[in-house]
Amino acid sequence: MGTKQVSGLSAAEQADLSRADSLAREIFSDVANKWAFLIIETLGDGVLRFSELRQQVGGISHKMLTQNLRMLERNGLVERTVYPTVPPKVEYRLTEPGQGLRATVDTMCAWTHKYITDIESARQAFDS
Amino acid sequence: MGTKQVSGLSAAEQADLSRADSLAREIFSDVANKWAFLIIETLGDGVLRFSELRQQVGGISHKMLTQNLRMLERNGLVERTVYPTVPPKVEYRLTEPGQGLRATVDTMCAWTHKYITDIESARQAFDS
DNA sequence: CAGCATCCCCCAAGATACTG
DNA sequence: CAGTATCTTGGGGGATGCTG
Repeated sequence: MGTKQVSGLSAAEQADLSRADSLAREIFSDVANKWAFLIIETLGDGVLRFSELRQQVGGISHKMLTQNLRMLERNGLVERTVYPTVPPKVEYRLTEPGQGLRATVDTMCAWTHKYITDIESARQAFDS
Repeated sequence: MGTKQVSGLSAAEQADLSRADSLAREIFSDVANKWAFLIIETLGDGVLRFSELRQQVGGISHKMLTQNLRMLERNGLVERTVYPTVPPKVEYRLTEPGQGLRATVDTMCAWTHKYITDIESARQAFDS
């Protein structure tokens, strides 16, 4: 992920690499944020409407949820289905890439559970 | 991770759960950010000085790096070693919990590589 | 109900400079 | 070299109101 130089490649290949690298970085910047993670975790393998999602994520503003959903949709991680009824109904679900990322988020959740007591005591030690 | 109610527990157990839950959330808020991830990935299983780290992460300001390192140290994910020489020398390395999280970040990097072309085309489709 | 636009405020984060 | 403090600004993010 870092901007390391790989030798034995043509200039074009180097360029491709650094382009892929900067794209990877962009993706990181988009996706590696707490709301995205919480949304992905909340969606799981289910289907939720905007308001359900908002409620289940908890503590997220209308605007932030919209922004993050757009971002996730743009990156092809969530699929948005609009039912042209009145009142409107919009459903969100994870795509296959989204499910892939969900696996990562799951491991992070597992990690949190595993180390939560360590972290808590580390914090107490640090805060004194 | 969500704030789901679990029945069959005493009030105290419920309280413990929600306390653990809010702590987990705090940890998420701290750690699920792009700089933290990039720092963890950059550190890997090595040992780096402040300035080396800054250079290798790339694009991070002095201040942001300091803040994130303090945060990671507070949560017990990185260990900070100060050599009382002049000029000072400070080394950072991941702790065991930090290595655990690094595994997660690694899977995210793998995920990025796997889906980078899908994401790129999803973006192009979306942006038109 | 979901989304967008507008307004507005405050804090995140950069720049700079000083200490040990 | 690493860290802290101060100052300043842009934009993140909340609140509100309007539309389909």
